[in-house]
Amino acid sequence: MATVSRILNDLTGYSEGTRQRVEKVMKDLDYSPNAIARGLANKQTSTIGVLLPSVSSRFAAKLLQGIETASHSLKHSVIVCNTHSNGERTMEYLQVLKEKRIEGLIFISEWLKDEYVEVIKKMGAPVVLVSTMSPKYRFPYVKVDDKQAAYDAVCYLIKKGHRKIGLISGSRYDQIAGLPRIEGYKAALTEYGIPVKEELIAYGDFHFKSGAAGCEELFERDPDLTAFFVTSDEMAIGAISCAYRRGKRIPEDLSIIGFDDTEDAEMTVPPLTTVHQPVEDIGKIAAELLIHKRGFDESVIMPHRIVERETVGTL
Amino acid sequence: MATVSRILNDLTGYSEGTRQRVEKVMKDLDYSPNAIARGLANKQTSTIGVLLPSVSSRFAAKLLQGIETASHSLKHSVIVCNTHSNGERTMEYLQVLKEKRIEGLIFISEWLKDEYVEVIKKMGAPVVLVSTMSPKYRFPYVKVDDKQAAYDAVCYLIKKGHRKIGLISGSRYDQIAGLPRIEGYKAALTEYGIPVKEELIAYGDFHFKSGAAGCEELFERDPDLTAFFVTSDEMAIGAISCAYRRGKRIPEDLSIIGFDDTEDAEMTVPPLTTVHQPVEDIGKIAAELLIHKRGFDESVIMPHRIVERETVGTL
DNA sequence: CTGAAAGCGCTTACAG
DNA sequence: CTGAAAGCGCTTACAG
Repeated sequence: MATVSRILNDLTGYSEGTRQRVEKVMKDLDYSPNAIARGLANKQTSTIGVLLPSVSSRFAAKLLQGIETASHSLKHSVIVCNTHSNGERTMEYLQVLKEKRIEGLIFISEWLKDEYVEVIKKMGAPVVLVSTMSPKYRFPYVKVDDKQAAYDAVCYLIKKGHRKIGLISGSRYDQIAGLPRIEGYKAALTEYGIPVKEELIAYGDFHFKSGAAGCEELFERDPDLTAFFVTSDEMAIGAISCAYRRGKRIPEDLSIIGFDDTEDAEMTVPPLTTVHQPVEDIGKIAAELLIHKRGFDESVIMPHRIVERETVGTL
Repeated sequence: MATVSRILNDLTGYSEGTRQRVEKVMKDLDYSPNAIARGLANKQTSTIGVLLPSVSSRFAAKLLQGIETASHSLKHSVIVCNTHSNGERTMEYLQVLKEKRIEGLIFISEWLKDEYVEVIKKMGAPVVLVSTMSPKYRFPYVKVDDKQAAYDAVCYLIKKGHRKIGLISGSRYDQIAGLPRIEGYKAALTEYGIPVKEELIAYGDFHFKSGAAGCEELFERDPDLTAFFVTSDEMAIGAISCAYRRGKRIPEDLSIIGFDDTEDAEMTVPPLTTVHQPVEDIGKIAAELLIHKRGFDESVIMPHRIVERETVGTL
């Protein structure tokens, strides 16, 4: 029994002869190790949990792809939990993951509530935050510098000669992907001596429809806008649709720069200029951090860059 | 011990008094049941596995969303496995899932190879095929009628007055989403007495670039084409981009009908007319079938329908 | 190098 | 209604 276990786990302490004999018998009996029993005995499950608000956006799907690929290389399985941004569901999932004794948790894009942290701490598993962070709890995170990225995007527009720049943003109450990008937008305008006008900011939810609505809204308020910074590609696509309906040509009449650089960005007409986030790598690195348990304060700020395609014109 | 177990599992056989006492102690000790131990004892893991070629397409992500949501309602967790359409990886995953004693397997969009089935049978867990099927192995499947759906799409085009209809298809060697849709296309043309020309068929891989390339290819071969049936939304978006580069207006100069009706379809300019598959429901139903283990031959053909938006014009 | 023993934390008959 | 016992299939000291 013990010897077989050693052989199975590639340890030392057995002769070549018995190894062969054991392996033959395993073949003959079509033996398959039971990971559950092993898990109970040595308290390892080789599985991690991923909590995300929605799996169906391209951004989330790409993140998951990176996480899953890296985890698999490191011999871990991943359980996905689609919280729908719902606190109760999140708590349920956390409970299940705790009972299933996962060895690590990746928490994506949401605000980390106190009640979550309570369970997480009891769970005892390490956590990595992705595309979010918590000022209160010092869990390691992997994300881009949202404020800087937004700042860069708007500077890019300004350098192309734009002065009347609208912002289509996520919620201003979103401390992570909302507020910081708004701040970056304002900082860039201020830097160039352009007055910040609150009425040139529209608030959406990062999805298509709200992008189109935001665009309508801003044009109602100021038909002379020449450029938009839109804080997600999906909303940017909404803005493109809106521009098209209004008969505005892109980039001749209106310039648009997005955020994320998911596959959507290459698929628009014309192709979308946008701020690139290395989404798949973010997922990979988060999984590696988690599984290697490098401990606290191992946060990593991922590099962003502007990918120039065809939606921004020079004024 | 046994009584506590009964209480935890909501069985009968204990007095109200002891129940309260036990629950109080559980609170005080901050007790958390160990699902691994339970799994070992009663041979249940309450988790299923999902094998899919890629998680990052909108189609796959939506499917996964449906699967995950239904599974969660039925108290099951889902482990995702991203095979990258790679046979070796698939075998690895199958092995891991077997060792982890999953209670069911959802196999998506790929051809079911003999070697997979060998492991699956040993695994002993039920299987449901999604967006695929196997003529050789009678596993239950959930999908639309691909041939009929393609037939309907092309008939729609014909009824709008089109006669010169190109096809941008998946691989002709793809027995599931490739060939049947090609057959549907041919059947519709034949039905209306339109000669089938092989040179009006381009072969892609369901993704954006191959859609654009297919469009270029077909226009080289016949500049007079007035309509395309494109067997995925993503390829249809590629065709839209190609048309735009060639200065063709949609739908005035060129009509396009896609396939899938993922969220992409609403986001194009102009919005894409396409064949709708109830993707999320397909995922939900597959999970429900699997978890309820309704046994063999419980396959379900999901309804498709044409969603009219703005990319098809009348001739 | 090899195997007997205890233990991982539960559940399921079984006896009381 | 309650609890002792065996067992789920492994791993980890420990003794030989």
